[in-house]
Amino acid sequence: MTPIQLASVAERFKVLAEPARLRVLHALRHGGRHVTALVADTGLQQANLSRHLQQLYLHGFVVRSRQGTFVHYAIADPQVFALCDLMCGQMARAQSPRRAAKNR
Amino acid sequence: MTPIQLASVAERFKVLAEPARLRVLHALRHGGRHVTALVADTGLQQANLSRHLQQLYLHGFVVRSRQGTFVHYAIADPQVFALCDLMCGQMARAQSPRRAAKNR
DNA sequence: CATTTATATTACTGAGTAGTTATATATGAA
DNA sequence: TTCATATATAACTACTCAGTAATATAAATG
Repeated sequence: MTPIQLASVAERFKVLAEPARLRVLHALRHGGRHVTALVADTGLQQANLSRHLQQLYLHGFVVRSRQGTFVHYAIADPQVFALCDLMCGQMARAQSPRRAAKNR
Repeated sequence: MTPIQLASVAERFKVLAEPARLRVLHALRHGGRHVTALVADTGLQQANLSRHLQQLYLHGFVVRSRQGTFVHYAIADPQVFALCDLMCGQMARAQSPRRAAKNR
């Protein structure tokens, strides 16, 4: 594992390390949507959502295409949900010592 | 997906979103180690490493046990490597538009 | 006890970034 | 062209956090 590889992996994890972006991915889970629809789905402000979409796009998590004045975003690689689901599974199993922490 | 669940997942991704912590996990991949050994393995400064270990511990990614003056850390759930490997696989597949970006 | 070694913690600094507001750009329609 | 709508971008603020240096704590040993 070279430092560059580590940095790349970390950078991609960082994209997922944000509730707003997870919300966007979740909203796209069952099909692509216009930005306008995503504003409604996610409750994010338009400018804020736009910036999150840019990040997801630049890192290859979503694809996009213009349709008239609308821009359509969709999941690039559904495997991203495998990541999320794995993380959720781990969370369920983990006995986070922050709760059970008497024995430090 | 409640906002709280989203925040929890994002928080856990954030722990992995740091090259130094990925380096620590990688160093522990094939067996637990003392902090002193980890300093050597990772090249991190002791204080810095200690803080990263705290975070990994508090989020349940590693377990620890004292052995005399030494403290032994080990991977709590090897599934964390499944996450990393999945992410690496995605990276390999992803045609990040930052490189191929002529057609924006 | 004092000393040494191992690890943790505190306080600080600088870099990065999420959210917001205002503005810009792009497309289509009149 | 002008207007309206959809999306993107810029500038700003506030907050978080990684790295560091100094110090504190813990355990073993003399």
